[in-house]
Order: sequence, then structure tokens, then C-alpha cells
Amino acid sequence: MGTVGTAAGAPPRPGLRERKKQRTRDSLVRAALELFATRGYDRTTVDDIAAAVDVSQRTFFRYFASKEEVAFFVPRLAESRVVEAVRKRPPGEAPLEVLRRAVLDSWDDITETVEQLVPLELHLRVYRVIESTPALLAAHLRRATELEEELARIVAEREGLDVDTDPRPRILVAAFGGVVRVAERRWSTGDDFSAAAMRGLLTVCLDHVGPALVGSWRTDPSPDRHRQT
Amino acid sequence: MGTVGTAAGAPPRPGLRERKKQRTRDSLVRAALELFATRGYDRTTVDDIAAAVDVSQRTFFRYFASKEEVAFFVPRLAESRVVEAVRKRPPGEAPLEVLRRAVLDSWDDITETVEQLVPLELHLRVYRVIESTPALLAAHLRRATELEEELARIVAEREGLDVDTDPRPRILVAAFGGVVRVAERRWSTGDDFSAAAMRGLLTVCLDHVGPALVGSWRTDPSPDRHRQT
DNA sequence: ACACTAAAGTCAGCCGCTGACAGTTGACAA
DNA sequence: TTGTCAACTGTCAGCGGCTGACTTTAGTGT
Repeated sequence: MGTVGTAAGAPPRPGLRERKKQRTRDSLVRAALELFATRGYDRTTVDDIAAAVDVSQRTFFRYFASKEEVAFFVPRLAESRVVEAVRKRPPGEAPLEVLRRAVLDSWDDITETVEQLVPLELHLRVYRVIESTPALLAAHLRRATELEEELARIVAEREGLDVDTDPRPRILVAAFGGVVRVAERRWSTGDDFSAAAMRGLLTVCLDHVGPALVGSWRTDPSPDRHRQT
Repeated sequence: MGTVGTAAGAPPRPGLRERKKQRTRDSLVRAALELFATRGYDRTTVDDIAAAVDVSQRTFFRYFASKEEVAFFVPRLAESRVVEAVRKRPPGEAPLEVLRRAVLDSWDDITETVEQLVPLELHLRVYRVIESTPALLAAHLRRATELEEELARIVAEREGLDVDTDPRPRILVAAFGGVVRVAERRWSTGDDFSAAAMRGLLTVCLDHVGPALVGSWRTDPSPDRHRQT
């Protein structure tokens, strides 16, 4: 298809139409998150969001398939980054270490990406709304398991296993996912919502993953730091 | 409150009113599950369910808070049994072993309870619908995490820990929950839907939980059976 | 037999969401 | 510039989940 000049190099300009769409979408996201964070999810109607951006309700649903979807626009970005990072890990690494390092190493990058879309503080407030709103929490967990499914396939391929016959890849990511969710929760309920704090919580929780599963632990948190290969 | 004769012993008769309510509720459950299993969840309206039992839509919503809720009526029974079983484990047992045995030991009992409400085969068909319907899957996962929260508190208390400062109880149940979900999925996608089959899958998956987390596993499924303390 | 009250029905209405149709506005070429 | 095409948006009508307010029905205890 003969497009004009614009030789195949860097994307020079997306065109006015495309830019307008982008602006509308971002405005909808920001308006929605602001409303969710202040008024709460249930007390925010789609009409409210549309009115705040001065578009029709119908238009909102052309950008987002549901009211839920707009709430997860930001987390989705983060998730896709994690998947990329996992794909890039070197072949020799042990499975759990792959997931661990993928998340921790790409953390700063993810934070930056999120922050240039919405303020990190708003992101936290929305996250609290998600955790405390049944419908949103449910959607969040479903998305999480879909991510786990994808990770399980990647891990299985790395190790040359069939994900449908060997349960270990799924078990690993299930355990990993559970731990991440614990860290997320501790982050959202705490008072330090910096990226560094979240990173710290993740590290601590992941360090517990092995020791927490065997034996009874009436002793102090075990002193063995994360085993490095 | 002076009730009539009916000396405080065994509940002699629940009264006609109460019996009618019970019958209506059970009818609604059975009709709903049958419709979900055949027509699918989305293609079944609440009016359909109400019509099948010949009550008004409003009445349906007096028995169940939502269309979702009726789909999870049976699983809820099973969950409460598991919680009971966990509470009854002897104090000395290691945390993971507590969960393991609670589920496995009470399995037959649970199956029996379920079966006297609806046929096991219908239960399986509905479970497949749940897994393949986004809205239901989300609700299922949310319920699961609520259960995990409860289990985490029980485990923490057993071990004399504070669930809000020590992450290990939550990490343990998160990993455990993930594994159970894997087993459930394999059960629902397989062709043997007997209780024994599910028990077998659970055993296998739980046996993998420790070994799956450490090191890389290109070798065969590790030969060490479940370590008994 | 009667009054009391829990349960069921009826009606109206909000909100999320969708299909169909019409109006508007960028994109591109003549 | 102008005209055509296609994309985007608005309007309208309607369905399904769900709720509040009110009326009617039907067990329950005296």
C-alpha cells in the first residue's frame, strides 16, 4: 500500500486522527482513575467518566470493553513488561530465579513507564480501590491467573517440558504469583508507596518462598539469604 | 422466649414455612445449574431460572444476592468443610502437612455432601462452565483468595504468629492454593470425574510442591515421595 | 376464627452494555 | 480547493442484572 514519503524508518508522526484518539483514551483513563480513587468504583458511573471528558457514553465503550477495563489499563502495561523480561532471561537460570530476577530487574523500568501515564500516588489509591471492591478484585485475580498461564508456558518451554502433562511449571508460577500478590497487598496497605518500598517487599517475600513451605516455623525468619547459584 | 413443647433436643421439625423455603432454594440451585451446564452462563437469564421454578425474578434475588452466587452454592459447601477440617488438625503438625491432610482426609466426606445436593456429573459440567466463563472464573478466584485469607489466619494462630507482620502464613497458603487450583483444572479437563481421580490429582500435585520450587528440573519427576516428618 | 408477620408478587427505575443508524471530521487524490 | 472515502462520534432504543417501595398471599400462634 503506497503510503506517502515517510520512508520506513522511525515512526515520524501518527497523524492527527491517531493523536486525537490517543489523547481521548488517556483522558478517559485519567478521569476514570481520578473518579474511582475519590468517589469509589461503584459510585462512579460510566456516564460520569464520559461527561468528565465530554464524550458520549457510547464512545467510552468504543475505547474500553467494560468499566472494569479502564481500571486495569495501567497494570496491564506493567504485566506486559514482566513477560518481556522473563523471555529475555539467560537459558541456564533456574526457573524460580528467572521469575525472581525478571521482576526485580525490570522494576525500575516498569515504575517509570507507569509514572509517565499517571502519578504513582494515584496509581496506589486506585490499587487500594481495586483491593477493596469485590468486582475489581475478582477481575484483578483473573488477569493474574491469565498472566500465570502465559508464564507457565514460557517456563515450560525453557525447560523443554510439556505444560499439559507436567504440572511443575504451573505449580511454580502459581506459588510465585501467590507470593507476588502478598507483596502487592503489603505494599498497598503500608504507608510507603515508593517503588523502592515495593521492591523491598518483593525481595523479602520471595526470599521466604522456599523456607515457608517445609517444616514448622516457630523460629525467627530463617537467616539464609536468597541462595545465589 | 417460650416456644411450645419441642423440648431442647434434636431439631424436630423446621416448620412448614422453613421447609418450603428450603425446597425453593434447592429447586433454584438445581434449575440454575442445569441451565448453566446446558445453555451456558451468559445465555441463561435470571428470568429463565425463575421461570423454571415458577417464581418471580424478585424472589430469586431474595435467595441469592446475584446470578453468580447461585453458581457457587455447591463449592461453598465444600470450602466450609475444608476449613473445619483444618481447624481440627493436631497441634504438632507442620503447616503444609496440615493443609494437605485436611483436604485429603475430608475429601470423601465432602464428595458425599455435594452429591446429595446435585449429581457429581452435573457439578463437573458446571465447573467447566465456571472455568470457561470470564465473569465466573473471576468470582471463583476471588472466593478462593478469601478462603486463603481465612486459612492463613488459622495457620498463623496455630504457629503463634502474627499474620500481619510475618508473611510466611500467607505465602504458604498462597502456594498451596495455587497448587489446588492446578489440580482442579486438571480434574475438570480430564475425562475421569470421579472423586478418587480428583484425590489422586491432588496428591500428585501436592507432592510436587516442594521440589518444583528449587533448582532446575530437566530430570524426571523427582523420585522422593512426600516427605513425612 | 383471627390477627400477626414472614415471604412472594408487582411495578418502576438505575446502570452496564450493545446494535443500528445518522452526523461529523480527518485522510487522500483529483 | 474540492470531493470522496473511511473513521470516529453521537443519538436512540433496548436487554439483562439488580434494587426499593408497595401490595398481596399464606404460615403461625392465640
